[in-house]
Amino acid sequence: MAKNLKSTQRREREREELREQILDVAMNILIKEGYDAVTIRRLADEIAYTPGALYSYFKDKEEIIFALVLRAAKHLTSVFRAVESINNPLERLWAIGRAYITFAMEHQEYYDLMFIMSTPIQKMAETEYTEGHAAFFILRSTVHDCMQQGYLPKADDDVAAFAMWSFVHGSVSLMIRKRMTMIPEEKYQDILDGAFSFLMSVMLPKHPEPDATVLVKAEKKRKKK
Amino acid sequence: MAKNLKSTQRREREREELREQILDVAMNILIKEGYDAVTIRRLADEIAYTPGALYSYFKDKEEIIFALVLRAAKHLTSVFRAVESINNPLERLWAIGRAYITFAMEHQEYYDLMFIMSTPIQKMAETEYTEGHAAFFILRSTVHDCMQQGYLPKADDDVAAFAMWSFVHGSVSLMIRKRMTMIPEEKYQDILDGAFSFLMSVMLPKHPEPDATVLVKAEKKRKKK
DNA sequence: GAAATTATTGAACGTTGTTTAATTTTTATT
DNA sequence: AATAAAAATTAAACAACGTTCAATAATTTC
Repeated sequence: MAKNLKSTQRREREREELREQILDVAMNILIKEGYDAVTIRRLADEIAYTPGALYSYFKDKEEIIFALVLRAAKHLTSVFRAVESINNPLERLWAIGRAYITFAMEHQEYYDLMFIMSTPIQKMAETEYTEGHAAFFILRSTVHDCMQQGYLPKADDDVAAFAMWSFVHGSVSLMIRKRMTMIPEEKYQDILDGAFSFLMSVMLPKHPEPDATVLVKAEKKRKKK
Repeated sequence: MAKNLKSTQRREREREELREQILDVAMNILIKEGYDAVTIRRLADEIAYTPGALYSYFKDKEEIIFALVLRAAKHLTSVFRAVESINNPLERLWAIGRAYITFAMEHQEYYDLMFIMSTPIQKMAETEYTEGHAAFFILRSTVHDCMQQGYLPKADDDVAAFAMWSFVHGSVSLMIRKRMTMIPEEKYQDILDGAFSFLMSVMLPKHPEPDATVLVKAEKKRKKK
C-alpha cells in the first residue's frame, strides 16, 4: 500500500514529458504540413507508439488541438505584453493592432486554431481558458485608456474592445481563408496595411487634444525597416 | 448518329432537376443538422440513389458545397440590392452593414460556408465566382459615394470597402465560431449592436457637413420594431 | 430487335478517430 | 527473489468518411 514516492514522481514526470513531446510533434506537423496532416496515427508514428496509446495521454483529438491553442495563446499574449509598456494609449493601441496582424500572418496555422477553426470550440467552452482571455484584456484596458484620455468616443469597454478586435480579426481571417478573390492578390499587403491605417485615421482626428501625430511618426518608423 | 433532340433535351433537363434536388436536400440537412451531417452517403440516401451516383452529377463533394455557396451568395446579394435604392450613401452604408450582420446571424450555416470554412476555397479560386463579388461591389460603390460626399476620409475604394467588410465579418465570425468566451453570453446581442454603432459613430461626426442625424433617426426607427 | 450509349449499382479501397480485450512492462508486497 | 497488483502499451477491430471502378441495368439509336 505504501507506494514508492520517488518512482511515482518519476513516472508522472515521464508522462508529462511524453505529453509535451506529442504536442511538440503536433506543432511541427501543423506548421510544416498544415492541419490535415495532424492525425492521431501520424502523431503516434512520430513518437514511435501505437495510435491507441495517445488516448492514455489525451481524452480525444480535440484535447490535443486545444493544448496547441493554449500554446499559441501564450505566444500571442507575450507579443502583447511586449508592447504593453508603451505609455501613450493610442500609440499602444496602434502597436497592439499591428502586433496582432503580424502574429496572424506569420503564424496562420496557430491563428486558424485559435480564432477560426471549429474543432476546439467545445473544449474552449468547457475549460476556463484564461490564457485566451489575457490578450483581450490587454486590448480592453488599452481601449479604456484611449477613451479615458479622449482619444476615442466613450463607450462600454467590452463594446469598444470588441469593435477593434472584430476589425483586425475580420481582416486577417478573410486573408487566411482566401475570401478576397475580388481583389488582385498583389494588392493584399497594401490592402491590409491600408485598411488598418484607414480605420485608425478615421478615429484619430476626432479628438485631437492629445498629440495624434505621434502615431504617424511611429508608423513611419515601422515602414522604414 | 442523328440523335433524337427531344429526348436528349428531356434527359438533360432531368439531370439538371436531380442536380437541383441534391442541392435542395443538402441545403435542408445543412440548416437542420449542420455541416457535419451533409455527407455523400446521406445525400444519396435522401434522393434514393447510391453514393457513387452523385459523382456523375458532381465532380466531388467540394463542388456540391461550392454550389451551396453560390446559392447563399445570391441570397446575400439580393438582400443588398434591397437597400441599394437608399439615396443617402451613409444611410445606405449603415443599412448594408445591418443587413450583413442580420444575414450572418440568421443564416449562420450559409455564412460559414461563404466566408469561414476552408472546404470551398479551391473551387472559389478556380471558378469565376462573380456572384460572390457582386455584394462586395455594392459595398464598395457605397463607400465610394460616402467618400465622394465627404462622409468618410478619402482612401482607395478597395481599401475602405475592405475595412468596413473586415469589421462586420470579424464581428459575426467571432460570434459564430464562439470565440468570445471572455464576454458573458447575455451581452452578445448588445455587443454586436454596440460595436457596430461604435464604429459608425467613430466615423460619423468627423465630416459633419452632410446631415449625420439622418442615421441616428434611421437606427431609432429600426430599434422600435 | 440488336447495338451502342448512358445511368446506376455494388463492392471495394484507403482514410479518419476511437474503443477494448489482451499483452507486456513496471511497481509493490511478501 | 518470486509473486501479486497495477499501469502502460499493443493489436485488432469498428463505424464512418470520400472516392473509384468494373459490372449491371436502363435507355436511346440504328
